[in-house]
Amino acid sequence: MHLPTLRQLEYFTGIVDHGSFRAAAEACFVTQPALSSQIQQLEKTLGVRLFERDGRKVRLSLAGSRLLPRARLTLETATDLVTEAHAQGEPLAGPLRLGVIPTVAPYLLPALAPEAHRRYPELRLLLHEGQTHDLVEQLHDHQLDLLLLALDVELDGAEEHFLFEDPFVLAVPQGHPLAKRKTVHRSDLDGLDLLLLEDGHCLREHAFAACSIEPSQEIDDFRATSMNTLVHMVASGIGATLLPQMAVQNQRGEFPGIMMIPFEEPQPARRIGLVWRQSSPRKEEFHLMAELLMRVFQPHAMAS
Amino acid sequence: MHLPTLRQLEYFTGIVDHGSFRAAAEACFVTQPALSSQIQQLEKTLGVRLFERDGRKVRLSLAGSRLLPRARLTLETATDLVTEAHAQGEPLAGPLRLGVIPTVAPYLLPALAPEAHRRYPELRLLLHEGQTHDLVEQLHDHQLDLLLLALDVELDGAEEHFLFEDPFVLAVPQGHPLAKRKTVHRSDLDGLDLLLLEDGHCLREHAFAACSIEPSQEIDDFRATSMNTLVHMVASGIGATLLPQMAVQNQRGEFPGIMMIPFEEPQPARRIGLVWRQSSPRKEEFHLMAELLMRVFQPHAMAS
DNA sequence: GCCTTGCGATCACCCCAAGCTATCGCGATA
DNA sequence: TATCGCGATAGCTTGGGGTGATCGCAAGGC
Repeated sequence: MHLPTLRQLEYFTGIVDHGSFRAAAEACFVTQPALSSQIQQLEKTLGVRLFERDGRKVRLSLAGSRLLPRARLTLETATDLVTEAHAQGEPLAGPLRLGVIPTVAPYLLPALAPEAHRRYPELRLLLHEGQTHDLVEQLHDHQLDLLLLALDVELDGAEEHFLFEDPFVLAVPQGHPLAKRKTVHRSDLDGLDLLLLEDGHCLREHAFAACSIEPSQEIDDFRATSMNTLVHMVASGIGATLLPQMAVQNQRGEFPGIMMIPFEEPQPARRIGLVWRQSSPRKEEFHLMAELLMRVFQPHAMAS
Repeated sequence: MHLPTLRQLEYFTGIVDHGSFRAAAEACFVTQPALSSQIQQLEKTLGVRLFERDGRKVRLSLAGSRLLPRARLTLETATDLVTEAHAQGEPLAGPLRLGVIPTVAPYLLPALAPEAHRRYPELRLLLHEGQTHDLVEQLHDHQLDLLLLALDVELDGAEEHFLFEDPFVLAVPQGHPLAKRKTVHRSDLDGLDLLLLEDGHCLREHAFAACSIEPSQEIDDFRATSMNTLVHMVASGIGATLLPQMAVQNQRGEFPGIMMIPFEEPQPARRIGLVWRQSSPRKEEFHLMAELLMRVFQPHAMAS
């Protein structure tokens, strides 16, 4: 069997993506005749016409549209091979597009970045902050390589790597009935007026689930857009809230007017972890990244 | 990003499969220096050493073994592309490796073959008879392209295409208490001594399931190895059996000493269908084959 | 212990295929 | 009708993948 050239497949997809032979040729850094002849040869080895050229118009033929996905798949598989090979040679070098949820990013990244740079100086961490559903979609679309978020995530063909638990603590304003408690129990939340983040933040749902609370306990019309706002709202005495421990550690006492009260064991917690595409060529690197994250944050998690 | 050549990947896998540069070169119809230099270039573009050459021995390096599956995948994807392209040009031409179970093959193939040849003269049907579990394994291993058998089949990444139902009929020797009946009901089987095929034939399990009978009703020490034997055993008066209708149609009355009795509606039946790999590049052809099979056999199934 | 054998690497040379420039034919548009 | 921009074609150039000959080396036979 006569195989086509990967370059021919690049030209093929290039024409589809750019709409014309000339544009594709320019994008591929070759002249239009070179591209034309390669397409002709590709059509010859495939035995089908890929484009219908009637006059000046170029349209994908039926066969072409059928074959396009496989052409893309072949190219993707080949680039994955190269990516994995480079990762073998020098792991965690070059760009790595990491998606992080907003309720994790400000607390983990400041500590991660310098350590990552120390250990893997060639690594270029391209950070992207977004809510879980956006990150998952972008991971699926190959716009991101790796996600750091709260498990579990629903995505076919994705692999999760659990890192550590991040317990919730109760934040109440001074003078609140619970303000003097050393610890609280989930049952103490019954009937409490709670402030939570706006829809879309997974912290909301995880807090609901982990602490067995009802949506009805939320104070209506007060949904914070960020955890910072949330803290200020608690400080102003509007109500209590649940904060992830990573947001308050190293900062306890720095929120005037707020008491942070841990839960009794077993502490309700969210599970922080990494998620990547199951077919990703950089899995091994991601495990190294997991180790790095554990080294950076596990000690803190211990010292609660 | 610099992509490797598909040819380079072929050389790579060739060395692994044949154990040495020379053997691979021979298998690839090139000289050994050509192959050596291509491997060197491949190692250069990948940035890793694929083989450890200490002296005369060649062993896959760690990186090589990691990359090998992706190299194979890339090649497979490319060949699938070509296969699908050729199928677009002229469907159902060339070799098609079809696996059929023994309780279907003798009854469907004699009618299928001439019609297939008439409609698709370029098609070369390579028939392989085997039991379901063997066929499924060979389908998964790319040794077969398409299976014709009784559904349902358990295989990840497989697609099923239902064709038609094949009702069971009761076969009893003359003089049997049920021999004069026009029809029978499943309940008539209670307490009946039944002969069945030996283990491994899916017909056994499907007969059990469709007719709600118990394994205990089997006559021990009499398990036929083929349906032919089974019929002869029934004729000699040992007991009754369940036969698929396709095995008896056009032949009723040709088994001396045996009465074939259909079941009342709803007739117990097995479901005949096609199965292929979900990723197969020839899905469209398989749908054509399904149409062909329906044209060939549906009339018979009707004329019960 | 020496010679043969067979491996992969290297060298020098060849040649085709993929690239280039220039040009053609042809619809669409003004 | 003149012009523009498209893809196809032609002829030339060149680099990369091919060949055959050879080298160095380790294993194995006599």
